[in-house]
Amino acid sequence: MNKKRSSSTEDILGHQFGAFYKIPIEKFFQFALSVDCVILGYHENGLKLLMIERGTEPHKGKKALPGDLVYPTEDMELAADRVLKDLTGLEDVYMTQSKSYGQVDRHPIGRVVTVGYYSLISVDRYQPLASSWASNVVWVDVKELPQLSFDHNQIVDQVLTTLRERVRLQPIGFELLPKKFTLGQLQELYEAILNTTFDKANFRKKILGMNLLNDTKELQTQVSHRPAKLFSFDKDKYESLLKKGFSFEM
Amino acid sequence: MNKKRSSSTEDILGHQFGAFYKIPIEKFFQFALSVDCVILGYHENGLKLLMIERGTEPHKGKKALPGDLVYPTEDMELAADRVLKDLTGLEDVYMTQSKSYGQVDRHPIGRVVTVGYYSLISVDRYQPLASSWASNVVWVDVKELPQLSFDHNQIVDQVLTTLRERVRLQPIGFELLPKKFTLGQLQELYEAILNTTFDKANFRKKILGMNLLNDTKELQTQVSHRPAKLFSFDKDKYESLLKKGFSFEM
DNA sequence: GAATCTTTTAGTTCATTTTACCATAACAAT
DNA sequence: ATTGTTATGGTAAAATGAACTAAAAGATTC
Repeated sequence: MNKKRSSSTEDILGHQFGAFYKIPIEKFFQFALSVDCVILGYHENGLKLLMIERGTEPHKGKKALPGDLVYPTEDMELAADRVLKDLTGLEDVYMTQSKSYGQVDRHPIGRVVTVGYYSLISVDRYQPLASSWASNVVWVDVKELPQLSFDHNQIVDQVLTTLRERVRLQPIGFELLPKKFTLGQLQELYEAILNTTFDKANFRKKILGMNLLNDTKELQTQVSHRPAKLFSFDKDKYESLLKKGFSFEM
Repeated sequence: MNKKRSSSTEDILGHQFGAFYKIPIEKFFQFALSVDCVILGYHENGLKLLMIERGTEPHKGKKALPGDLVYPTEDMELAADRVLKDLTGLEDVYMTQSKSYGQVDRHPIGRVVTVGYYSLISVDRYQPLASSWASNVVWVDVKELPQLSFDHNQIVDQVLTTLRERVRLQPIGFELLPKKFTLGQLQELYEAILNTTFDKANFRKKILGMNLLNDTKELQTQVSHRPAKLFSFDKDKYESLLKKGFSFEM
């Protein structure tokens, strides 16, 4: 990171147009980078968002996305993983980069550009960590989002828009459910995300017709009515269908 | 930009978890930010990409995306607009942010994080600028992409994947055509982007059935056969259909 | 001006998918 | 055994999509 820098931007960066820089190249290395994580989970029939309550200014008292500065020698995906793990203890979960936000005045401390990430977690895997900041962590329903710190509302809105598009074309909904789930749960999940309703019988036919699910031969328990079968998503089946030209669509 | 910085990251940034920083906050402000633009145009039956040929090391001789460093007091969207305008003279064109790329070692000069943008331009509006670097500018067919500088292949691949998804769900294909176009041209465009073919009669029925196009009452000229009608995309119609629950799908 | 060529445009049929229901089976609880 | 609730299987109508045929329109050529 501390390589010697030439003062000729053109020679080194090779950006061959734009104004010739009238300020030394060092002046360009004044940005900080952060990551902000939109951590989504599904429970109690709703899509929920993991947020922290800020105990310090600015924006004290408001809710904010969990995030952190990226270290100068750290890859940003790693920083996002770190934030997620510190908060939830979880690793190896679905995580995707969303957009980046860099308004000049978005942060009082200086030029901080933040990269949004979103991850989908299964709440049955999530155990709130008993660390110092765990008390400030809350699940918020995406339908009841309050005003958030900084530009975090914008980040969340973008993620939700992307998610709604993506969940229709990629089999990622399963990431939000336990390994074994009923078709009813899956349907409710899609209905919550897409804010719509499906015909139960047709939903079942459609999803089973894709041949992506394994019948675990187990049944739902502790329900006061006929228990539903438990299914699991078969990633291998999906991969092999993909090669044959299959495309998921909900 | 030169506000006084506290050495307590927690107090100022309010990132309430992660390691307590063992290095001073100044050390985090070592990043530079750049934008790289994937400028897409459609001509000669193919989707083309505007690239520059690097005249300097590193990656001398290779093709690269047009891009530039973002000034410390410049919004990144503005930087992307600036790059586009300097290269093509065009303003007010379709431009969308793609992903960001920040591998620690992606640039020899230091920690440069780049934000990808893609824009769709109508080549009939494009006039190559007669400036010093214009000689290095070339259109490259997306089907014949060579090895590019830095991580630019990755950026382009990402943009093309996104575009193919997006062009099916949003009426953005029109951005790549002249204001007035024939249905044949529109079909060829979709076929080029999605790498498929459509039945001509059915394509026509589908797109006209959406009621998004205006018949300009003009005809194609300078063709040696029956000229096709010229249509234009009616954005107002689209907006009002959207409100009624219409959703574009190709 | 007639014949020819190419492409646009309209229309028809058939297969497939989607949608909306209905009926029954299965299990838990009482 | 009865009741309640949900899962599950099936069917008919409606809408959509794919494949194809044929005619019409204008430019070009002779």
